[in-house]
Amino acid sequence: MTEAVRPIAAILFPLPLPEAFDYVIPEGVELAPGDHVLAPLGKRSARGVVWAIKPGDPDRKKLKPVEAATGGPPLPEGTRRFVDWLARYLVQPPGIILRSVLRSNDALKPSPVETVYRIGTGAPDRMTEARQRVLDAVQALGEASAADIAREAGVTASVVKGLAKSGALTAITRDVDPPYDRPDPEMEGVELTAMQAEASGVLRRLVRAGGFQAALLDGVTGSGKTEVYFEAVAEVLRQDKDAQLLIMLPEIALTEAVLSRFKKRFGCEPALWHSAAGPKNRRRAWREVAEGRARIVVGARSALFLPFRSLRMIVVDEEHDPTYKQDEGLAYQARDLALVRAKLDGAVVVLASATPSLESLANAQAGRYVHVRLAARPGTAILPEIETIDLRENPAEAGHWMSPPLVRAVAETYARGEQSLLYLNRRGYAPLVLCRACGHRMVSPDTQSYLVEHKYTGRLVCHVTGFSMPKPKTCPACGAEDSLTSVGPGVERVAEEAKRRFPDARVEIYSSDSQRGAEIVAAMEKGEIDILVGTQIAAKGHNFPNLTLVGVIDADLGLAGGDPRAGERTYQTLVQVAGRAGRAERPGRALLQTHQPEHDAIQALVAGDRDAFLDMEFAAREMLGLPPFGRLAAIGLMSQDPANVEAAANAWAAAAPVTDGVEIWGPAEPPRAMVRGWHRRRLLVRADKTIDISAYLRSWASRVKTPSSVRVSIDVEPYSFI
DNA sequence: AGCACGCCGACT
DNA sequence: GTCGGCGTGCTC
Repeated sequence: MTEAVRPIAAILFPLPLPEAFDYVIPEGVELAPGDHVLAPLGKRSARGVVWAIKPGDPDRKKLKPVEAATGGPPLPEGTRRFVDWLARYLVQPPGIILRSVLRSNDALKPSPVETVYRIGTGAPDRMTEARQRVLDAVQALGEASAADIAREAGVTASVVKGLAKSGALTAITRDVDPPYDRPDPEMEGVELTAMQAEASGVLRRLVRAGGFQAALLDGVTGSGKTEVYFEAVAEVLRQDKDAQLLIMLPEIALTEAVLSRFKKRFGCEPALWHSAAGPKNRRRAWREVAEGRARIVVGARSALFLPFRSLRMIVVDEEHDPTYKQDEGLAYQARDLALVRAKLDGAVVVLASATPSLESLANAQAGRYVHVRLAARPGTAILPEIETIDLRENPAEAGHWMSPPLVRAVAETYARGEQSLLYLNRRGYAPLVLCRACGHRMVSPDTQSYLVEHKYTGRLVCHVTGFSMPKPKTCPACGAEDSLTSVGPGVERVAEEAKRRFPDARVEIYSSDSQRGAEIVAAMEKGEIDILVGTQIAAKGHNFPNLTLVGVIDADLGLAGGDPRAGERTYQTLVQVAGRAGRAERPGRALLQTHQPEHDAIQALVAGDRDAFLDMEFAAREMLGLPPFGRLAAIGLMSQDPANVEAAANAWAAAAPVTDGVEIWGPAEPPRAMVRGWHRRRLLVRADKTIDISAYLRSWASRVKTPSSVRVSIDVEPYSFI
């Protein structure tokens, strides 16, 4: 009699291994994909997830057997496909993605139980004062643990136990992780205006159509976006009694305010998922989601990795928010991944924002998303009051960058005790250094791009390749001494001017070179800075309530190249200032210094004409082949040893596959080239839309051998790329 | 990620 | 002589 060949399980471990490993399934063990197991790995035993079941193979006798099934809710198929898809897209080992999914360590163990007491049917054999206080306490508390009751009554727990024994109290054992209440779609909502009703009607029709659908809910602050998507949520709940929904919010927006609105509309609390939630809450949420009992999750970007069983809708609120982009560790853009997840699970996606990202607007315009617009409430401004300062009529003095009208505006703002932001998308001190004697321009040896002077470090730096050199005493072309002059402003130089003009004001620089970004943001929020001179990073989703003036030093920059996202950021900065102006008593004001106030993009900004402005932005990006018309990826390298990063960066550059439609930029010194002893280099990849940039990166990575002293990080679709 | 192996430096 | 530093490689 031949011995039956046991089937094989491919096990994926939450470790940086290249693939799932095969094990034989021992006699008497039944396994299915998604099950959690313990399996031997080298000398130890590791937790893993069954990824596939394969027929037994008599030739593979040496396979180790699976140790045990560990139980717990299995990982649903959609979640597993999401892991596989992401691993390919993000160019990571699948186990690294799995690790993000298995975030709640003890979610797989059965829920711990606790014993609680409530008033029982029996009567105590004897009544004492202590016993009476306990009964009163239980009366007040409802169900509570012995410890809580004892504390409330001012007695010890033994009194409680004694009452339970006599039947005056009943002990109940319950899970510490109870299921969430079922949301009720029929609770009374807020009365919708005609426009809101129409918008929610569009979304409800999408829900009824079923399957993957995407919509951009584009409505200004105060237009009632939340109420509108709540109705779509309600429709999903009505349609499918098992449906699960995810409402994503930027971490900082996960507040009591949102929850109370939710509670009002659906009569219960949602499952909450965010970084501040303790291990107990995480365990509860993870398990309830995996079991399919949690119907609605309200969470931050990492909620995307929860093991939903039947996900039917994802709402990405404030979809433009830059914090959806995670760049530490596993780098991903949660808004984009929401689309992927929804597609894999056949769910509806609703992206909501008052200031949608260019990417989403492009998708809406291309017809990939249904564009649902909610017009402004009368009197609501998207943009602050914007005026231009014509630099031809009001030039700044020689060697200065603030025109007289801007200086006056800053002075007035400062005098009122309010904050100003001088916005200039140029790091360093001066973007160009040239020789007064012969006109020679200092350029980078590789790219011939201008070297940027950094006065703080005393060096000339190429922002493209990372090349840097000390500023020379003599002109390398004609040999003239002390003839090299700094031309044009960077943030360092504008800050220098601001300090000179306002010696008593507190002036700070905020650019990606800033080592203490968080401190600067905190100081700005607390009003400890009067004038902030910043690059685009200053516009990155911060809320500065006392900021009432934005001076754009060079509004023409965004028009004439440089950072291709400059225009978008100028726009977002302005919108942000205005976002507060509507609410606070202090109206926001923006002044654009420009040489061409008649330019269409400037005119569009001044007129608050978003669509006209965006059309121009799209045209510029299309020309450069940048997102959303092309793809980008960044390869980051870092090491404690500067020579090692340098060598590794060169090895990567040399190994880059040459392909039509793909360009490699760098290696360059990224902003903050040295962080806490780690030296960093960066390579950028720009590819045409038709190129599978992940596949390109995979083949590239397979050609390079990076020493273990150098860490490599790959960021597909990085947010910042200058 | 662990865990072992291996090859050089200062200690009982 | 060996204890231990961490660089390199492997785990079905």
